[in-house]
Amino acid sequence: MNVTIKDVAKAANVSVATVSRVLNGSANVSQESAKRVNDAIRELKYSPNFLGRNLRKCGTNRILVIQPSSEHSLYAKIIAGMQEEAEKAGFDIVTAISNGSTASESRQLDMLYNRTVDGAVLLGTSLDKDTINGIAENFNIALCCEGVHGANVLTVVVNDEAGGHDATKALLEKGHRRIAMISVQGDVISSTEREKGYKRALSEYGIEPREDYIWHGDYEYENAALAMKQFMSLEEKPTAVFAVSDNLAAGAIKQASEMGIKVGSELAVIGFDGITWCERFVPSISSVAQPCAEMGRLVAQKLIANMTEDNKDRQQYTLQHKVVLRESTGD
Amino acid sequence: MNVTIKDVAKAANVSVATVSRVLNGSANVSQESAKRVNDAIRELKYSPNFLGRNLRKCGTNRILVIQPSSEHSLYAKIIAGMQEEAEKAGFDIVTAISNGSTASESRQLDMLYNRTVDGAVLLGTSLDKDTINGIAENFNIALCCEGVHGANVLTVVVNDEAGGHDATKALLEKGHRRIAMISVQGDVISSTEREKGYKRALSEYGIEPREDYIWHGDYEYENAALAMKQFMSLEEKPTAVFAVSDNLAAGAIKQASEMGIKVGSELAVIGFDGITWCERFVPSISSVAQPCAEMGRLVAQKLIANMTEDNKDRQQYTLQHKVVLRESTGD
DNA sequence: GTGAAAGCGCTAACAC
DNA sequence: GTGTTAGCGCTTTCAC
Repeated sequence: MNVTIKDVAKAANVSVATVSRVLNGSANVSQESAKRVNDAIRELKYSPNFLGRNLRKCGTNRILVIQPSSEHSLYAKIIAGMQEEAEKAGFDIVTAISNGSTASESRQLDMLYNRTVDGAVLLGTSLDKDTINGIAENFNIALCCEGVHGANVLTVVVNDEAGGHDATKALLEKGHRRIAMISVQGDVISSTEREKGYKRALSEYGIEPREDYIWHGDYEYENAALAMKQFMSLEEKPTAVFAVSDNLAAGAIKQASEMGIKVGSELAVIGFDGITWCERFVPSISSVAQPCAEMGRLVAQKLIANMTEDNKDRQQYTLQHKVVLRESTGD
Repeated sequence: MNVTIKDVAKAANVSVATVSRVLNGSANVSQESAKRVNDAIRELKYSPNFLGRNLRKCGTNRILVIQPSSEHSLYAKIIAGMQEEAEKAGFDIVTAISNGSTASESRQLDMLYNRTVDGAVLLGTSLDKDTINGIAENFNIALCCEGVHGANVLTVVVNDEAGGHDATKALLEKGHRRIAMISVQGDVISSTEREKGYKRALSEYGIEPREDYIWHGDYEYENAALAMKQFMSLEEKPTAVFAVSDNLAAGAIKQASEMGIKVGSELAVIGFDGITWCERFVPSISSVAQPCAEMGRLVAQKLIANMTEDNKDRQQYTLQHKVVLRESTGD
């Protein structure tokens, strides 16, 4: 199976240039030659070697997506959107998992430096702004899902502040006044923004945010149990919880059920992201859904455009979230 | 950022051959030259262009994994295992999503034909045995998770028959005698094997399998609800359900809860796969866990070995599953 | 220990 | 419309 363009040329009795022209759909080939070439290709089971093509073209038509985890359906949905858009432009998407480690993420980015891919999309990156800006000087990259302060690159996110606000407001409108929040530690923009929105919604209802109603942990599912234990040990227990992710919301519900608290009637819980398991969970989980497919399509489209543009689009695009109420916030 | 090996050679005042030797860790380079080269590399921020290297080496050190869906944590865990093993051998893993479509899967396999990757692992393929055997004549591929009858390629699976048997036996040992099964339609080996195991376990307890206790649908989560409705409309309702996947088990539990049936006490449910959400679900879901990481490591290791071997290993490896009982089967 | 040079498979500029 | 040829960046003989 080492048939090359030369073999095809010989079999079709034309030059390699003509074969290449047929391969690339050039108009300047006679019907006859084209037919002979195509016959030879079929007969020899020829498939062009992209190693040669890519080297010559200095490009791969391939985009790398680095995701912290592959178990998160949020990312899966975004990647599906990217794939849809990339396909139209003749690009392939390849994915790599960073496990949230900066070292691993840097290593994956080697694919950019060594020309294995033409560009990269970072989902929830752990790189800092200087690193990102440095890369962006020479390569086409984009951030999706999670922005980075001071990073001057193409970014596609939702308005996290507004999402946090709307989630909290939904709980307020259901009559809740003691609303806790499960947030995450550190300088994670999405999370701090959602927290800002939470506080803004509370203040709109004249409620002073209480520090003991805000838990700062990590993104791990297990963390939500700790948060719930703390909340439920308080004198004035919250009647509703806004979790910064659906995974954490699920963890909170799980812990509540173990404490014998009925979620939906005795306690309202709302998450963020809109992952598949929201609908599957018992009870189904209310959530602020991100427009994943749309985010994926947009970031792919803009990134691919940047590859042929001289002045790069380094805008931040903010797409519209949607509050979806399900059983976990009651009727 | 278009610095090539030539630039480095010039800067270090050596030939490109010497730079290449340093790059590839050849012994035949003097300490002095090596130092000068490494300095130049650092100074010029040189990164070798893999397009050139791969073309020359006729290889990419890259393995493609095609998965039907990226939302399935079973696959995610397997891929993580592959990544671990591949890294040791200096290989990268790239993934592509087929959405379960044969056409899409075929298109993804172009990466094999056009030399973008050196080999491929198919997770739950939808290709038939002839196609697979045809590909295997010229390329290094492996099946994982799901075998194909008559496919003579490297395969890593669990013993599905034994798994189905053990799941059913666990229910029998808990005293259940009316055990239903949610299976899938068509010629899916894993599913038909699990069904065989289910029937064997029943017969060991002198129980005749009932056709109205076996549902054949598709893999979609929603399908489990239909199955449950059917089961619960029967005169003699089952007291336990074995679902062929954890997703279906979750769907069954969800439907049960909507029917007001308490899973764990009134109805036992066990799934298959051992996905992350088993533990998170309310109630947590009993399951036949597949040794995902181990499966991934093994398939990667054997596939990489095949790339350098002349006589390919086309064995089927069967790894050990593990029954994990949780809340959904009661105490 | 080092360099010159061939060539991996392909595309595209150029000549006809 | 078609063929000839240079060259993409790299590795690896081969000669010294």
